[in-house]
Amino acid sequence: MAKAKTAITPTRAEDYPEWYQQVIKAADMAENSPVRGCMVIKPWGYTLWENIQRVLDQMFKDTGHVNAYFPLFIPKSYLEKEAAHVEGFAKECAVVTHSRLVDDGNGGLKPDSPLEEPLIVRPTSETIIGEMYAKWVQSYRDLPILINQWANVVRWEMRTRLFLRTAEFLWQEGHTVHATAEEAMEETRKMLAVYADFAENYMAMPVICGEKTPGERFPGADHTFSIEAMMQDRKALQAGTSHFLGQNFSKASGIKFQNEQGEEQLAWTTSWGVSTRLIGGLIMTHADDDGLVLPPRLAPSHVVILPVMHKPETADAVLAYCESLKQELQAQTFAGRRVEVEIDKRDLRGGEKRWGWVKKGVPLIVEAGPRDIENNAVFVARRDTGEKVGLSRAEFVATVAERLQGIQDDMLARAKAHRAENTKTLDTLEDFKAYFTPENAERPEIHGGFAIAHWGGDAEDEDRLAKEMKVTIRNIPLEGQFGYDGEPGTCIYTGKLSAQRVIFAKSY
RNA sequence: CGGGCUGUAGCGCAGUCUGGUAGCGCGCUUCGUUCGGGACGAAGAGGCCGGAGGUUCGAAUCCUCUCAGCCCGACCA
Repeated sequence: MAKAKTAITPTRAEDYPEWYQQVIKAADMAENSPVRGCMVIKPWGYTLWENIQRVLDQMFKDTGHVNAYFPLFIPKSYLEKEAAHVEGFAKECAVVTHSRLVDDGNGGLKPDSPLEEPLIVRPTSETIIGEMYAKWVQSYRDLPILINQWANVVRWEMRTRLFLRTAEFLWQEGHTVHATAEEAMEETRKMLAVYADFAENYMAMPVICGEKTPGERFPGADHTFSIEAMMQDRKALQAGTSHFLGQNFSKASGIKFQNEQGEEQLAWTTSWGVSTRLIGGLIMTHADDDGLVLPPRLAPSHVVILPVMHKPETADAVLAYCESLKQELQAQTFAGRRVEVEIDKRDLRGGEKRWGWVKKGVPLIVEAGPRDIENNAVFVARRDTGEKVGLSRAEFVATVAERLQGIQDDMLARAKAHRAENTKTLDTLEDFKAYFTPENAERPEIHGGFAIAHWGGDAEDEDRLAKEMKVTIRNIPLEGQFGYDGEPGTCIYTGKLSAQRVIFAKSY
């Protein structure tokens, strides 16, 4: 068979959505399950999620949070308590109505024993957690409550895509209670900053911190903030959200406390979350036409060693060389953890094996064979750039951590450059339309990007814009963020007065 | 829930219009030759043609009904 030009078919330029699916398949990260809209996360994908969890969990703990666990099921009446919340989630809830199955007389089973009150499989846990918090909070001395939970949630989405939108997904949801609005807002922003820190410094995915417009708010929130990233097809991905819930859920669940003056007050709550969608973002930020490219700080393995042992007489010596190299490498630390090394001893042809690891995105691929033993050397290839270099073994071991950090830094730099290249400041509707209109309407090519422009419209204007051009406001950047411009101007769409520029893009 | 399409080997597909013994590529197994960037040859294994009814001497193929999936809309972390 002739060697394919790229490991992944089609390429990003040819068919981006199909490329995305193929990268996941080639890296063996996940696959669709027999259950509609639900994925099976395979070990390579799940280890990545574990690494994401481990780092974020530490960040949450470092900011004073603790973990707990609340039920999968929510009584229907709880969900009904907050009007906006119901409105937002009712259409995508899985409902449990029966508690038992009985023989249907045709060799099958049918539901029996209806529940007195249906249970909802949690789409998010504000209501059930709020109910518990109402019991736990009586005095200002009980505050703040700073709890996170790692869980699965279910949202019955119409259309699903691996990692980006699945009916069941894994996430963390932080739920906090505070005595004052100021403190709750500080928490909301603090956790947004934690997400941004994680996205940039671990995922090597630059993000814009900003506030969502009223139309895009979390159902039941007073303010919703997000981190928004640009994928390689220049579409935006909302990668995490942090909500200031005001007193809405406190009212609904009765979270009240007595302050120092003995007055009864409603508490202020927040919630914030990121999900397995981050993995989708990571893929679409870094993967190339040869498959996944993992940022070293989150990679399940940092280095894979491929022993070159075609001749039986040298096989033992090669394996011993690889084993001792692995030991030396694993004695090194990178980003607070051991350098993870795998030796691939499978009886496969060299090229086949190598491409397998290229597609899995391992940062460094090392070949070691008889010639290397003679020279006490290694042959090292970088996944992100494809750059190959022969090194002495000692030099490689001594520099492995800095090489990994170099890859991490370069990946972030490239992602930032990509975002900068595909972001435009626009001032006329004409330019705006041209920017977001593909040349080929039938099969849109990769086009557009982020537009930084003035906005003074309302929710209805946003809806119209979305329908006309499939473009939405991603967020209103916070001060100091990429794209922030606090100068007032004229709305590009309505001509009304605008307080500042916002980020527009097509999105996932 | 509307509109379009597809269900045939583990995966990707042909065969369906015009009914007549179930095919191809990849993958898998075994053997041989190869081997520092996706090898080649030979021999094999593997199917309730999504399901149920019908028409027919005979159905993957025609008809009816069903189930599942994909794409496009409405909805979304």
